[in-house]
Amino acid sequence: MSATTQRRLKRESSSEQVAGHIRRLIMAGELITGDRLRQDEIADQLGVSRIPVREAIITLDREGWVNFESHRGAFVASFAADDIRDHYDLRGLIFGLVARRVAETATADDIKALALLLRAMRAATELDEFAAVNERVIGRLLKLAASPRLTAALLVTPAVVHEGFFEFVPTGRAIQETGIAALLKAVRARSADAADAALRTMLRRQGDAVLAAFTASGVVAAAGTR
Amino acid sequence: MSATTQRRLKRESSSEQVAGHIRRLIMAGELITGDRLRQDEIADQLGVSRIPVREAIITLDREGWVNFESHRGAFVASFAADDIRDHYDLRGLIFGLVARRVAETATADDIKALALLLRAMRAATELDEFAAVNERVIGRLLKLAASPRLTAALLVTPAVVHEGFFEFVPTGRAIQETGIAALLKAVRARSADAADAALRTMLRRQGDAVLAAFTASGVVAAAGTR
DNA sequence: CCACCCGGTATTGTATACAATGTGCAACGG
DNA sequence: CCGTTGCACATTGTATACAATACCGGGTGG
Repeated sequence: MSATTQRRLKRESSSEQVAGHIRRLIMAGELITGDRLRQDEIADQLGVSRIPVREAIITLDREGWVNFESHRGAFVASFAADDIRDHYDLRGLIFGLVARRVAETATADDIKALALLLRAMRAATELDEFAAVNERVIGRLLKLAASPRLTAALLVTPAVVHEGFFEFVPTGRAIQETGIAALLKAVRARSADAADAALRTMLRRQGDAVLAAFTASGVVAAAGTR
Repeated sequence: MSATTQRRLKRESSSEQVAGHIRRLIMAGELITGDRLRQDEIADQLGVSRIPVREAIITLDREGWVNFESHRGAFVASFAADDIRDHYDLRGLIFGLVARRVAETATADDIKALALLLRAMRAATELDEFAAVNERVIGRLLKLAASPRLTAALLVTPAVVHEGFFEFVPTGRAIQETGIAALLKAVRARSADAADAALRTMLRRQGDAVLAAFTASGVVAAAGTR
């Protein structure tokens, strides 16, 4: 945990700041699908050179936020309803796998720790506090059940909304709490299937909620049928 | 298809060449888990500056090949048996989802095209030819059923073995052929569950085969129980 | 009138140079 | 003798400068 704290305290590099900046622009709807990211422009606006901008763009490309084509530039990716659904379906699959393993391998102490964290989630008064506890829950699950590689896969496909998720998605907190509660119940019953289903539905519901929030804010054009 | 061809012909940038070089080093066992990648050293060896090396490292970090820590350097990630299993489990989940959708939405023409491709796979005499057809199959499936975002997720978590997969994994071709055949059968029967299962098992078997190949070549230390 | 070619210009890709950070060792004090 | 502090070095992070490539307009020939 101290390592986590240190990492958090370490001020992020220019590249990471730039990446965060662009993510926020996309989330806010100031950059929309197909828009081009000019390296010079971004560098000037943020007062850095093009190197960190390029590195941020590479990161965002790998994360799926933009498409980076050689010698042509970076264009913000599609954020249609289908994309968001796919994104959360995918996260649901991965977290479902993690949940399955947790149900199979968690010790009594692990379960006790999860229960404590769930209580902390429910007790949180501020959304920031809630988000922090939530991260600890996620971290715990990954530590219990995921290899570094699987963890990396989840980090590579991060929540569409990073910071301020629970501010942005009003029903997000409730969905998360009931999802984790269902997971805990399933783990206690040692039911891998139920644990899998619990997190899959949780992510599915989060996806719907995010989609609703984006639609409301105008980032996503309208409901699109698959 | 012409777009794909063009992309393929476009000679890759220095960054991409460096990334490929490092991937090969890791696959070949010349770089093992925990080894540090010094930017200067790699740049000198390949006769490029550190900029493309850095960009390659960022890519590899996002892909899970290395862990890149700020101001500390990049270290090659863990490639224990568990990691490889996780990697293929994950790909199995994603491809299973794709298969499910293909079974639900494919037209008669799509099915016919898949059948033709399967015949071409079986008819291929050279492994290179087989690999090319295989890529067309994958591309077709993704085009039928996956949003750009899901496709990106699959490209971000590429097969552990890129080029020369079928040379490296002796049983790979047979696994792939029977897997695609099973998929085709499931799609014809319009069974999403069977399609899902077909690709999940295919990837599971590929994972086992890759693990065996790596173990044989000494890249993976030994069988590790979870 | 349309298709093609060909420079000029804008933008990206990479090399070089410098700044900032982390690491290891040695000297010092307890 | 052990822990700590501070400096020198190695390495990474970023800025600047230059090279390579793609886009866009006019011009030319058919």
